[in-house]
Amino acid sequence: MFYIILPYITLKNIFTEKIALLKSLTCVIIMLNEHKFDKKDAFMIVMHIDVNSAFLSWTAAYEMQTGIERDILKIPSVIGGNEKNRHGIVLAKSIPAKEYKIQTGMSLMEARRLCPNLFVAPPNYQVYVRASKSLREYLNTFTPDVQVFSIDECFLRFTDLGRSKALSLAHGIRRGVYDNFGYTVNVGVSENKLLAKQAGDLEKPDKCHTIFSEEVEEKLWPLPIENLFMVGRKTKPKLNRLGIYTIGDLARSNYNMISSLFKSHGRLIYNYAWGRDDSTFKRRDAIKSIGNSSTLKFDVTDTETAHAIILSLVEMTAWRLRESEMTCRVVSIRIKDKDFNYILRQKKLLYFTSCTNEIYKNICILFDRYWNKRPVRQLGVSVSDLELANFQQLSIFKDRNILNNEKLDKVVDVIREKYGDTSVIRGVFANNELTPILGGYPEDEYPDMSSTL
DNA sequence: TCTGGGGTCCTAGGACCC
DNA sequence: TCTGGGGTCCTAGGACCC
Repeated sequence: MFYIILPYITLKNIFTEKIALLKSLTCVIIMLNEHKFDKKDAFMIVMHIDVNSAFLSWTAAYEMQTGIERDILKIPSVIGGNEKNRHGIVLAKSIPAKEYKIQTGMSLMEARRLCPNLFVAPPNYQVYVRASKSLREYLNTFTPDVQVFSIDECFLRFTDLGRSKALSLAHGIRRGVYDNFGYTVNVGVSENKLLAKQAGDLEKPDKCHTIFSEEVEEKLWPLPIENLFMVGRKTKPKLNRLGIYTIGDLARSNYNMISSLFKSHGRLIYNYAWGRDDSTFKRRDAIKSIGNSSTLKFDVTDTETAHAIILSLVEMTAWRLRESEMTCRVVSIRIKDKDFNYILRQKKLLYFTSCTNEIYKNICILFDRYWNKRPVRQLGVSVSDLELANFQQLSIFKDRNILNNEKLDKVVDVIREKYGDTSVIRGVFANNELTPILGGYPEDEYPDMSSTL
C-alpha cells in the first residue's frame, strides 16, 4: 500500500533515483493521513480475469488432453444437468450457442427448441475445480494480490504498475493463459473492482479492455442498464418504467428519487453507474451460513421420505459445519412445492451445536409444523448464526446426550474421510433408493460471492 | 423431460421492553 | 382508559450474484 503514488510519479517522468526517496516520503505522508486512505484507489490497478465460457472451455481443454477430437467451443453446445433427475438446465453455453439466444439457467428443453442441433455435455466439477486452482496459481506469479470471486473469476491488484503498462501486462496474462492452459480469458483493467469487471464484460472472448474513471461516460454509459453489475431480472423493468434504459440514463437520473425508491440497493447501483466502488481487497469475511438443497427426482408426498431426505442433506451440511470448525444456533428449512411456491422457516436453538442429530431433529420439527402437504419438489436445509467451535460455552440446555452425539459425529467424520462418504450410513438408508448424503461440497474457497464485490 | 445449487444482504413487520 | 415513542430482536421473504 506504500507504492501507490509511484505510477503517478513515473507518469511525470521523474528520474528513477529520486523515486526511492519520494517513495519513503510518500510512505510517511500516507501513514500520517491514514484516515484519507480512500484516495489510494485512484492510483491502483485492478484487473478482472474471467474465463470465457468457463465450463465449456475447461471441458474442451480436458477433452483435448484425453484425445477426443472435437471442439465443442466452435459449435452450438452447452453444459447441462441430468434431465431425468430434474436437473435439466443450461449451466454454461458456447459462443455459437449464444447466437441462438440460449441463456444460462434456461431449461434444456427450451434450449433445444431454440437450436435443435444443440450439443449437450454433462458437467464435471472435479475438472473445473482443478482447472480453477491451476489458473489461480498461475495468476499468483504476477501478483500476490489475487482475490477469488467465483470458480471462474478473479481480481488481481497491482500497486506499482502504471496505467500505460497495465494494458500490455493484461494482454501478456491473456496470452499466457492460452499458451499454458489452452483456453481463453477476458481481462478487464481499471482502478477499482467494479470498473475492472465491467471492462472485462465489454467484448468477448479473448479480449482486454480498460474502463478508467475518465472513460466511464464513453464506454460504460451507452450500455443497456441490465449490463450493470447488481441490476438483475427484477430491477431492470422497474428502471425501464422510469425511462432508464442505459447505464448513462441511471447516472444522469435523480439520486434522491433512486434512493427513495430503491433504498440502499438504489444508492449502490447509482454509484456503480458512475463507476464508483469503494470495496477493498480485504480477505474474506467470516462465513455466515452453510446449507445444502436438492431438487428431488420425484415429488415427495409423505413425511417419512421427507425426513429421510432432510437427514441426508443435514449429513452434508453438518459435516461442512464441523469441517469449518463452527457451530450454529439457527437452523432453517426451505420447502418448494411442485408449483415452485416455497416457504422458509427457521428456528433459534437454545445452544450452539454442530451435532447432526440435533440439527436434524429441529429441522424435522419445523417441517412437520409448516408443511402444507403439497407435493414437495425441492428441499433445502441451512444453518446460520455461526460461532467458532472453540468459543463455545457449555450451555445448561445442552444435555449429555447431545455432547455424546457430537463426539460420535466427529468419529464418523474421520471414518468417512478415510473410507469414503458411504462407509458409514444411517440405518434408514440401508434398504431404499435414497442417497445417504445429499448436496454439494464446495472443495475450494470462493470468498466474496457477495453483492458488494 | 419445464425451470440447479451455493451463497449474501436488505427490508418490513411483529413482539417485547422501557 | 387511552395514547405515545424508541430500541432491540426475531422472522419471512425478496433481491442479487456466479
